[in-house]
Formats: sequence, structure tokens, C-alpha cells
Amino acid sequence: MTTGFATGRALRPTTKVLPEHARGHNRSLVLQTLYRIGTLSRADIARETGLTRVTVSDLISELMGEGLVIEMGQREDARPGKPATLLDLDRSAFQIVGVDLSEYATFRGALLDLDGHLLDTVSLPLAGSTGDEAAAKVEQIIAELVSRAVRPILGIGVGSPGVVDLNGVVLSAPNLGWTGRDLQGELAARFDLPVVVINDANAATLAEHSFGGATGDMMLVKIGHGVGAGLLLGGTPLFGSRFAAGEIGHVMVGTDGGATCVCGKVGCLETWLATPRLDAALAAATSDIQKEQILWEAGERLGIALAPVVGALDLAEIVLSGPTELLDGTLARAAIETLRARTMPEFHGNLELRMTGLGEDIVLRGAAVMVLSGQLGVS
Amino acid sequence: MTTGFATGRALRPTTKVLPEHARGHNRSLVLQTLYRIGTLSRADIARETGLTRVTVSDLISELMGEGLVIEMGQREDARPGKPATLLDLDRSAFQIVGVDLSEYATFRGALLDLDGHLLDTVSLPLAGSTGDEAAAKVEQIIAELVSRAVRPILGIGVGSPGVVDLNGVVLSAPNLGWTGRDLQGELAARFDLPVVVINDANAATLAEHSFGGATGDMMLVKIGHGVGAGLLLGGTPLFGSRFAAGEIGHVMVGTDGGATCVCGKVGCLETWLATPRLDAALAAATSDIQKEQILWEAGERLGIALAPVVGALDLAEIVLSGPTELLDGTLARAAIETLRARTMPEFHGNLELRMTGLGEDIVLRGAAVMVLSGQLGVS
DNA sequence: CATGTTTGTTAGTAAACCTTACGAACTAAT
DNA sequence: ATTAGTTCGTAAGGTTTACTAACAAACATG
Repeated sequence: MTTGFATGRALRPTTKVLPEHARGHNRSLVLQTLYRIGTLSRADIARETGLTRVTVSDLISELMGEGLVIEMGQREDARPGKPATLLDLDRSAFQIVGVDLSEYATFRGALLDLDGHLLDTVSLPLAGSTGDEAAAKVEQIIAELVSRAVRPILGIGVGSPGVVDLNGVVLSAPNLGWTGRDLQGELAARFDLPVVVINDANAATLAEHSFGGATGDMMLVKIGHGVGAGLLLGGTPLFGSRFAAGEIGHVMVGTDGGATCVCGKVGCLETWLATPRLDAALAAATSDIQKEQILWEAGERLGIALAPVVGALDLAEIVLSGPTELLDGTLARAAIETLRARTMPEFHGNLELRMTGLGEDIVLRGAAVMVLSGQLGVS
Repeated sequence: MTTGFATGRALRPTTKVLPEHARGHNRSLVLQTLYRIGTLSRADIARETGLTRVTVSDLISELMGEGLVIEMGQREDARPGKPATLLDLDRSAFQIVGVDLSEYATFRGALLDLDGHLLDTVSLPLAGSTGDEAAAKVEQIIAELVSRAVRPILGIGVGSPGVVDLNGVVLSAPNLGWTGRDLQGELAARFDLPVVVINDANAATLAEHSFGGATGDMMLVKIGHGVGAGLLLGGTPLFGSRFAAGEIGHVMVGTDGGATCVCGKVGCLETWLATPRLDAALAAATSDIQKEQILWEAGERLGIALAPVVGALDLAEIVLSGPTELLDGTLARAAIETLRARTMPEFHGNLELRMTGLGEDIVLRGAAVMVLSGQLGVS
């Protein structure tokens, strides 16, 4: 709109800007263009970015010097003019370590390439570990992956449950017994590599944004042992004023009671949707019809809880992540129907709700996105 | 946080950046510093912004050439060294036209100075006008204010009800009979001045941010003939994927029925909170206790509706705007108590809820903020 | 009164991108 | 076959930006 520096309508510039910052920005812009579109010539990039061919050439030679970009030979098609030299990101130049601490009983890790594809995976049973012991297992997984890497490692991304601040300090993760633990700092010191620690649901949201085809403002609801969410608004993840954005598991739903929650309240979203509760309810059901009813009510409650959020944020998309057999079907249908019934179709009729297509690797891939974004300005 | 170019953790650079953009950014930074802190010397600004004295001197001379900044004489206090030449924004150098179309029966307009103080006001009964007739009244108000201005006009800001896109096109404002009306374009053509048209609740949110002392992520709920809201997240207003963010008036609240709404649904937030409904209910009440109950339930419903939003966004603050006699008291108390009861105190216990201190001028002042932000990069 | 401090300016440098121009390599029309 | 036109990448030179270094002016202090 105005300067291009701040997103949206600029409000309150806060830091000075030097020419070198512009350079870094344009460098990322070139990388981003290659990352998104794929093989391009220098002239293509110039047209795409608005920079001149001269500037692009200069940036490309810098990037080729770092081994990030490689020439792919000449373009084949028959056109007038000098044939273009094609370029692309060297997508196997680096590898990324991604770690997912969000599953209840297992830590998972993977090596990924710059496209976010899993190359190798490792998992380690948590076996009830908490505190230092759990942290040691995180280090163990990463050490194993680092030793298996066959390329330089771009960085380490970790998706952790709980509340994580912008410096990667896990402020609170009850299941792992962490409070104010500087996991990012510890890992950075141990491995001497760039490290990013981020909330698991936020990681999943980023993965959906980069690989799942989410376009506009989106909320990802991650349903597992607990219920959490991540938000992507205007292309930027939302962290919240205390880094607790997306913590909707213990919000009360409806005005007609419900089951008692571990938190002491009645009718929290988790009492309807957390998988242990759902599994138990389904196991106790005596007929398929009853099971359908359980799933329908769970979806309905999700819709009731999200309706005000959809109204307030004017979301374009809601994505569910979790066990497909529970979520994808009656539950999702109930959720979207309830949402449509409880909001204004004139404003929010375009809302869509779907399962993620990224399956169980969503947090691993989201952690990789954080590394890509932090190190290359690409995602 | 990182570069200063993108807000938050940078994701996806999208536009090129030239040195001249950096210049504009730093120029705004200097203006912003003067605007916020007030009288400062060049050296003070340099320390505050991180720019060098040389650069600041250069920017200041440019700004003085435009008449935006003036010298205020020398600093009086006794210190070693050459006495500092004090500078300030010339806060009476320009005037701003602000217009508020959000009241049910009246259009209001005002001349404001750069500090957002009202210098002169005009109002015009709407008298049921819609469509072109209503638009003509907007022009009439602005023309009157332009003729009364005794300084150059920096720009025109308009807060309109309904859904307004980023180009100031009123996509939908039922009360005024506008659909897809390019009000911003019409006014810019008519007055040959910078014009910004923005949703009324968003304008109010900006005013609260700039003048009301709102600090972190905030939601402003504007209660009047309808119920709308504006959100400020990470210092940036949220517009939503279809520019309908904040449209919470017709979200259903609770799972126990309620009154039938004009929209056809049952138990919309407006059925509890819109002032006509509240006034009617209070008028029909036969005792003070009953009136208290009505207000309490209204606040309770607001809390029920906002709890999921607070949980999802981790808001720091909720601000109410509207008739003080209705909102400030039982209703607000009920809302915050309900919010606290329905969310997690560990995450959201710091949440505050209060009335705005800006009264009925909040939209006018917010419209002025848009002009300030757009023209000077200041707010 | 000499010394040290602070302010604002002047002069020169480095970095970034731009415009202009050109050779290389191709297609298409004559 | 030759000419004209197109496209690509690079080179040279210019502009803008903010920086560092240095300095004079103007003050306080011992």
C-alpha cells in the first residue's frame, strides 16, 4: 500500500532501515521467487520481482557463491533472442533438522530438504520422561539426525507443545514438565547451528501455509491429546500478547453444561474433542448411530466455539489436524454446518473447513518452514 | 524484531525495496519520534532512533522545508556542551477532516489538529437518507469543514459503518443503502485531497491505540444500533479475508436459545446488546433489580461470545465503546467476570476490560489517525 | 583560563540500486 | 544468405542513502 516495508497499512515505524537491510530483503525476494516458481532465468526473476536485470544478476552471483543457487543449462524452447540461462535453488544443497515434540508418547525427528520433503526420520519413545530427561531426549534425536545428514545443515526447527515465546523459551509445557526452559538457547549452544523453537500448532499452521495450499487468513485446529490452534493472519503467524494465542482447549463451549475438565471448569472444548475423551466415548457407544451422534456433537461444539472467532477475524479457512478416522467425516461436517448456521453467510459464507493433507508430518514440516524462513527468508 | 521490514518473524517478502523506500521509512521514524515524545533536539532524535546526527539533520531540514517541523529555540537547562536546538512537529501546521457516519440518525464531522484534538465540529441529521442522498450529505459535511479550515488540510478520514475494503470502497452498508460504493474515490475526486475511508469500528480501534493508551493486542467492541468490533494485533489493524473482520453482531451466543434477530437467527449478540433492544428491555423492567439483571445478562452474553476469541488470540485488552450509562458498570463487570470464568487464567488472567476514555469522538479521532498514518507515517 | 562535553555541520566513503549501452545469440522476414 | 528485430546477460557510470571522521561553536567545571 504505502512503503512496502510494513505489512498492511503502515502504523508506527519502529526501527531504522539501512541500505543493507534493503539488500537482504531483495535477496530474500529473489530466493523466494525461485523457491515458489522454480526454474527461472535472471530476466524472468527481474520481471517477476520488479528489480532490474542488473541487480538480479548481482544478487544471483552472490547466491551462487554461497551454493544456494545453481545454473541448470539453457532454456530449450524456440524464441527470438539470446537463449536464457536457467537457474534454480539447489534444493539439495542443505538439509534441515525438524523435531516434533507434540505427540503424547513419542518424540519424532526428521531430516528434510529445502522443499520440506522428509528424507529420513527418527523417533524415540518418551516413556514418561519430563524435565531434563525429556530435554536430553530432544538432544539425542537431533544428534542422531545431525550425524545422518549428508549435506550442511541449514538449521534445526523444533515444534513444542505448550506456550513458547519468540525467543524459543518454553514458558510452560505441563506434559513435559518445562517451565521457562530456554530450549532454543540450550540447543543452539549444544549444536552450534541456527535453532528455532516454536509452538507445535503454530508450526503446523506454517506447514499448511507453505505446503498445504492455504491461501487467506486461516486457523488450524490441532486435535490430539489436547486441543490447540494456530492462526495465520495476513500471511503472518499470530503469537498473542503472552504467546498463548491458539490456546482454545480450555475455553468453555455453550451454555448448557458438559463434562468436567481436568482444569476444573465444565464443558471445555477439550472435554468434547480431545482424542482420549472421544475414543472412550466411542468405545462405550453401543451402536453406530450412537457413535455418529458422538462425533456430530463433537463437531457441533467445535463449530460453536469457533463461530465467534470466525466472525471476529473473518477467516477464509479452517484446517483440522489430527486423527483422520475421528475428524474427517461426520465431525468435520457438523463443524462446518454449525459454523455456517451461527455466523452471517453474507460475511462468512465463503468459509471453508477441511482436513490437512499433510498428515502426521505436519509439525516436522512446519518446523522446517521456520528454519527456511529464518535463514533464507523463504517459505 | 528482526529486520524491521516485515512485522514479526518475516515470512514471504513480496515487494522489492529501494534505497528511497528506506529514506521514507526513516523519515517517518523521525516524525514518529517527534510525534510521540514531543520537543527534542536533533541529537536526541539520533539517540532515540539509532540514526546518526548527520542523517537526522538531513531529514529534519527536509521536514522543516515542508513546514512539518519547526525550531523551538534553545534548551534552557544548564549542561556542558553546546546548547541544543529544540525541535517539534508543528502541530498546527495542518488540519485534518474527520467524519463519522456510524451514528444512526446523524452524520458528524470535525476539524482536528495533528494531535487529534477536535477544533471544530459539524453535524447533519441523516433524516433517513440513503444511497446518493446520503453520499451527498457526506460531501456537504466535508465541504463545510474544508471551508472552515484555517490551515492546509492534510487529508480527509471517514469512518463508515459496514464492510469497507482497503481501497475505501464500501462493499456493503445496509443502513446507508450502499453496496460496492467507492466513497473514497468519489471524495478524492471531489476534494482533490488525500482521502481514507475505513470501517467505523476499525477507526475507533485505531483511536484507542493512539490516544486511549491501548498497549498490546486489543479488541474494541462498539455497541450502538448494532454491534461491531475492531482488532489490533501486533500493532496492526486486522481487516479479515473479506474485509469483514469484527462483524460479530450476528454471531449466535450460547446454546440456550434467545430472542429472534432481524437476520433470522436466534440469540445473535445484537439481540442482547444492541442499544435499542437494551433500552426497550430496560424500559419494560419494573424494578431496579430487574434492570440490573438485564444488564448483567447482556454482559454475560458478551463474555460468552468473546471467550473463544480471547482464547484464540490471547488478547491483552478489550475496550468497550458506546453509551456509558448502559455499558460502564454492571454490564462490563459481568462481561469480564464471564470471560475470566470461561477461559484459562494461566493464559489469559491478565486480560483487562474497560470503557474507552474517548467518548463519542472516538470514530472522528480514529479517522484522523488513518490520515496521519497514511500521510506522515505517524500515529 | 584551560579542559572537557555536547551540538550540529562539512567532507568524504561505502553500499545499494538505477539507467544506459553493448555484445552475444537466437528467430523471422526479405 | 542477408538483414532486421528480439532477448539475455554484463559493463560502465550515475544517483541516492546513510555512514565515519573531523571540526567549529558554545557551554560547564575545576
